[in-house]
Amino acid sequence: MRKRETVRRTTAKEVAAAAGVSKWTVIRAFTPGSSITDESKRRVMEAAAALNYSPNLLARSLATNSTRQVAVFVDDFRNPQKLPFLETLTERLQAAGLVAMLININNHFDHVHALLHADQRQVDAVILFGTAFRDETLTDRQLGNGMPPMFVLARDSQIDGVPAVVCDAELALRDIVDHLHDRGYRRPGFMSGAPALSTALRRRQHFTDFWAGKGVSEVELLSAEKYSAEAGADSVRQYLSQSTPGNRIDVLMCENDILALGAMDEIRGGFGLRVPDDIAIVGFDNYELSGSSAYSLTTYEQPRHEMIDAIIGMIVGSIKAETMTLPGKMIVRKST
Amino acid sequence: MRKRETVRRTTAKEVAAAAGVSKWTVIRAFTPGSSITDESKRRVMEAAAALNYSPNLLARSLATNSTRQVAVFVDDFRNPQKLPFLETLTERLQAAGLVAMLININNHFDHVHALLHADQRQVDAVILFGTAFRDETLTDRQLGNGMPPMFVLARDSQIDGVPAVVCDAELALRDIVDHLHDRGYRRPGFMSGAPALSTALRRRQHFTDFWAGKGVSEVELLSAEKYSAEAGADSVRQYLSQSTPGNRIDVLMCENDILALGAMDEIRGGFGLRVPDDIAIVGFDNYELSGSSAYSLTTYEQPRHEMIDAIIGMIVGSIKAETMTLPGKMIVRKST
DNA sequence: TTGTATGCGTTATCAC
DNA sequence: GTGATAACGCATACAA
Repeated sequence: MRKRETVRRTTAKEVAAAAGVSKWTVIRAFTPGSSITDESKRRVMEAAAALNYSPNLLARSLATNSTRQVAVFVDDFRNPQKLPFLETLTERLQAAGLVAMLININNHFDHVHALLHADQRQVDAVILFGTAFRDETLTDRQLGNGMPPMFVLARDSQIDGVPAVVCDAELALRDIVDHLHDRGYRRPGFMSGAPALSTALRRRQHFTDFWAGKGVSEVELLSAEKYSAEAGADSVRQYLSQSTPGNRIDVLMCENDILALGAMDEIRGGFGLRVPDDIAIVGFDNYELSGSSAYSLTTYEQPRHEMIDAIIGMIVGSIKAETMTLPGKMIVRKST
Repeated sequence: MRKRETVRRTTAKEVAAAAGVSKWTVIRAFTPGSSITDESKRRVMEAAAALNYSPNLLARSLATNSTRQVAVFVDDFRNPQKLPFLETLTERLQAAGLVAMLININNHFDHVHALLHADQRQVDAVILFGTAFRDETLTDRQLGNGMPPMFVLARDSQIDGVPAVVCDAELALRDIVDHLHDRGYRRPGFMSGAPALSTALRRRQHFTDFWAGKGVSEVELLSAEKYSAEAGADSVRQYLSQSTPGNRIDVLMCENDILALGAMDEIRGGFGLRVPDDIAIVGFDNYELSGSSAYSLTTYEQPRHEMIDAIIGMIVGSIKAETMTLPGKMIVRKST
């Protein structure tokens, strides 16, 4: 690793010498609300500008015991939904004077290593963005003492005392089922992705429950194993090829948009069926492509901004740090 | 902002007391390659484990003047291509013992602010990932002295002395045009997105040049203004509705996959034309969806891993820091 | 091999 | 309002 710089950054001490004051006065000039005369401040700022000085945040962090850095753990970069979340997250963090350390959780750098590393870096908080983490591998001491506070974004928390901010799945599925029922659909199907995810299981459960509440007890279950357009297409192909036109589902809800897009392609291209006339489709997450005229997919949008504002509020302490469930909104398009 | 911790982290000093050595011996135990007896090291490590000690990277950074943090500037989160790049980038950085600070460049936090901030944070390097930055706004002193070394990823560098790592556009377009010519296409069209991007202009220029080299001097130019499926669809719709079937293009190259997917949808769904029989399509970047059976889009893949390895090599100093142009590879599918 | 002194650049706290 | 002292936790250089 190369040395960071050939030329040293100017320090408060040097500015002090140039301005003819002590270095503490320089610090005061750069500390909002501290007691200093306008004249002193002016002279300091002049010297600082001339010497191109700016405070060293590293040294500040060491002294204040606050880095204003937040570690963001991500383990699935295949979900396009991550991108708009990262955009909003970084934007709002920066607006709050914080900065995101993006940590890739993978086989070589798992949650435990990442958490230990984040702790060594003295981050102010850790956001588990869509990643699962059970604390079995960490001792109580490791989790409790000195560890940065953790928050879970867009997924359930599996650890006591670790708050999560999630989209209200019950409300979402109720809205969706209501909408489908209003449209006259009565033979629903549900395509799930990874079966191990609790958020996934919850969506499916609510879907079947709400249909049951409307007197529809049979929900066809399709399974796509993983979240990709290909998997969605495969899953629906398998279903359609072993079902007869007479008793097919009339609407298919997919666990997320990428499955829905793949399924829609296959239904139209592979089987020559019409959407929504033969089979209606609903997704979840509202990807950018879902709104294009070719798909026009009815879907559900998570309250991204609200979720992120909430989690940042917990981090900075402006709102209470406890699990929150926020309502999203339906996006009705032509696929239903 | 809440105080970071209620319980202080244990320090080298405390471990030293517990192990019955001086704190410098503790440091040595945690410094690979330093001279220390096995016995001392064992005792230190034992005490460290008991007290749950790990070195404070913040203090280390202040002392060594190296944070092992790299700022990654991103300004366009709408391009799905960013996600796999971020995945590989974070993975490889972490493998090199570095960590990524993700900086969102937007109206409120522009390049100048971000660079100043990164400098204050003492990052070891700055990666401009797909963002444009001209140095007109910074004085020479600001850019030269003490600033962290900058590198441009997946875009041209517009600053002298700032190396860029890019996909070889000339080679790519040559391969593409060769392929299309081999397939028998002779009436090519090119759809561009944002006209201001130099990478964009370059692709178009090479495309027309290579066709000219094959005796095809006319290339139909479509313009999509921005990079979205919708824009791609709009652009091709406008073209098709004001052209007659007789003298239409027989192949359309789009500047990236998202344009191509939108265009393909419109060509098939909106006009009932067949791909590739009526019009063939080529994209660029190989998005995940492009490989699905519904699209099967011929495209070109940037050498992501090689590009990222190169830029990290420059950062850690294992390879010379100078602009590199790396060859990608064609992905031929059914759309041509 | 080990201990000591000093420095990294800032903030917190006190005396003036 | 300003200057001085101590502290943050670790690394470097030197002496033992």
